[in-house]
Amino acid sequence: MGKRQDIVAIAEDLFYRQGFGQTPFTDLAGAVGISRGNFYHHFKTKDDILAEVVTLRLEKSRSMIAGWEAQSADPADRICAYIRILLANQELIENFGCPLGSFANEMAKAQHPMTAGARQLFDLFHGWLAQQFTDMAAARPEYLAMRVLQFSQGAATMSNTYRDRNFISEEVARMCEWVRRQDRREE
Amino acid sequence: MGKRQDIVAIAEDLFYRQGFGQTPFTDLAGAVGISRGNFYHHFKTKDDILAEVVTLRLEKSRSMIAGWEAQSADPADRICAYIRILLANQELIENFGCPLGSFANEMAKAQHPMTAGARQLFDLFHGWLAQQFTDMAAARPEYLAMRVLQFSQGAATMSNTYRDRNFISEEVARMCEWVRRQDRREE
DNA sequence: GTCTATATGTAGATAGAC
DNA sequence: GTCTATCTACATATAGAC
Repeated sequence: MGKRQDIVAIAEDLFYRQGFGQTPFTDLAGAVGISRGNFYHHFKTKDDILAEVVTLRLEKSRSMIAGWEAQSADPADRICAYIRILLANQELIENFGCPLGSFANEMAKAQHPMTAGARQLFDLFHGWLAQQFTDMAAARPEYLAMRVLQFSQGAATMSNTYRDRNFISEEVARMCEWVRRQDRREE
Repeated sequence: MGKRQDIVAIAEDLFYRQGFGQTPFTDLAGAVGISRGNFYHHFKTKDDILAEVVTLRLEKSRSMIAGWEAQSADPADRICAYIRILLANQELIENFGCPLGSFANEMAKAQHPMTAGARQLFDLFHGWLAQQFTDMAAARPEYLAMRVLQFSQGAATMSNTYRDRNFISEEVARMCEWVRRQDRREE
């Protein structure tokens, strides 16, 4: 019945909401519905769970990207789909921040080896965004991809701090327009 | 000799570098040079230390603001001074992120009462930035202040994740130019 | 696979000697 | 004011019964 996958799926959610360091096995056990001791039948250490959580997030991120690619062939539309995560996941971001940014920061502060995994997640989106800008014939696609990441991280922190939905909506619209202005193709 | 203040000063630094929840008394004790048990002569609980740390940060922030005001009478210059924290504290931000944003996120995830204190810190800068934009006769000063906070939060996260100093320098310069373009005074 | 019991370490906090 | 010793709770992790 894939209990191991259940554990990883629930850990992904709890690590996001509470932070890795602030999520004891007790919480995981309660959510999964098994005893604490039983975790060690599936995983050797807590860090091993974290490693699989990062793998799961990478897979989920690739799925999201595949979804945006299936939904539109226009690179600007695709980038806007990424930006609109801020609206699609608004309540989660208000309560817990951006899963990428907050995780990367926790790993950095803990000087945890998974800092590299957090960066992989950023790289995945950065590479894909840069490809979309390349397809738009935009100048400096990698720089523009950084700009989009920077924007979404800043907006997520503002959302987490102020929960001002009017502001976020305006910013999402503004950024999507900005993306379209980068288009240098003959249309 | 103000040992109480020493504790708060060191706690402020360690809470920033490691996070509040990941900083045990052992670490504080080692850094201050007293024993663990002795903390309770000065503070009743760990949360009491955190409360004073937030107070200290508010004081330090007011001092920074006073410094920028003393250094220039031009509101655009002053806002740029704020933005240049990204360069002045570059190494710290690369290693530990923005003290405001990362603290606010940790408090939010822990559903800690000090979430309000974290927001106070943001409010302090937001109010001051909005005043500068007002002095520039800019349209929508509070919105523009949010834009500056959003930018600095995004840039700090990018700095923390990628440590790309060329990117951060370019962004600081770009944002300062943007600030000056908001000036609607007859000059 | 799952459990209980337990080992081991460490967290925050207290008591009382000096 | 500072210390050591200690308390209670809880963390990760292990061992071994079922």
